[in-house]
Amino acid sequence: MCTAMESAFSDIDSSSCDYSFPHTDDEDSRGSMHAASPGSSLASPLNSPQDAGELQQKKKRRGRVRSEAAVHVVKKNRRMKANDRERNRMHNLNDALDALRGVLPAFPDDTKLTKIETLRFAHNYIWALSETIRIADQRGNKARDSVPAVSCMTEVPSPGSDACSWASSASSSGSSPSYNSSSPSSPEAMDDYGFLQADVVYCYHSYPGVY
DNA sequence: TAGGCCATCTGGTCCT
DNA sequence: AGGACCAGATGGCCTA
Repeated sequence: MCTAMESAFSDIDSSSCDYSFPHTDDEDSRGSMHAASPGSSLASPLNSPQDAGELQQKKKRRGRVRSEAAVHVVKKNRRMKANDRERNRMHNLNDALDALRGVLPAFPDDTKLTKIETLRFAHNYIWALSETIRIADQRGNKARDSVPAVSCMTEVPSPGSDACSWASSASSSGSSPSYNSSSPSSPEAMDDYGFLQADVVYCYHSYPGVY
């Protein structure tokens, strides 16, 4: 049996990678043959009148076995092609996840977010940024109305910038990597969710989110 | 060693 | 018919 990596990176070639099925179609065909002729050989030994017919049936069976073996090969090839497509599909999905990780703010350490963490983090990050914009707009309107401006944020954290650093995990998974280490450049507002900038933290905490 | 994460295989279902 | 998508199963690797 091929290892996962072998089958992942080797050419789909049945000669180099034997896809052994625990229960093959050949076995099925053989089984159905037996079922189709219950007790044909053991219970009733072939004698005279039916011998010719039995012989013909045997020939038919042999021919049928071959054709089903061919069908099995076709199925096997189709399965391998489907596996290949599925592999590529998952690789594309992982590439997209990597791209998403790339635009998310970087963590202090090089810990790679897991898939679920990436999705949750992205979800929360988008929400927090949109909240930041909303609050900034509100305060901007108030400022225009006379009140001295209190900036929502000194700057909106850009993806990957040091303007914001991150703590904790975006998921509730107990085994998730811990991002609690605080960045020297931004010691003040580390929270359980990872947003540093005060307003973003506010936004984040006020988010009635699922996660 | 148990548990988490991941890649892959697989069969089913839906769509074109 | 064939491809895309999905979810379950499985086995490997890593970490606490």
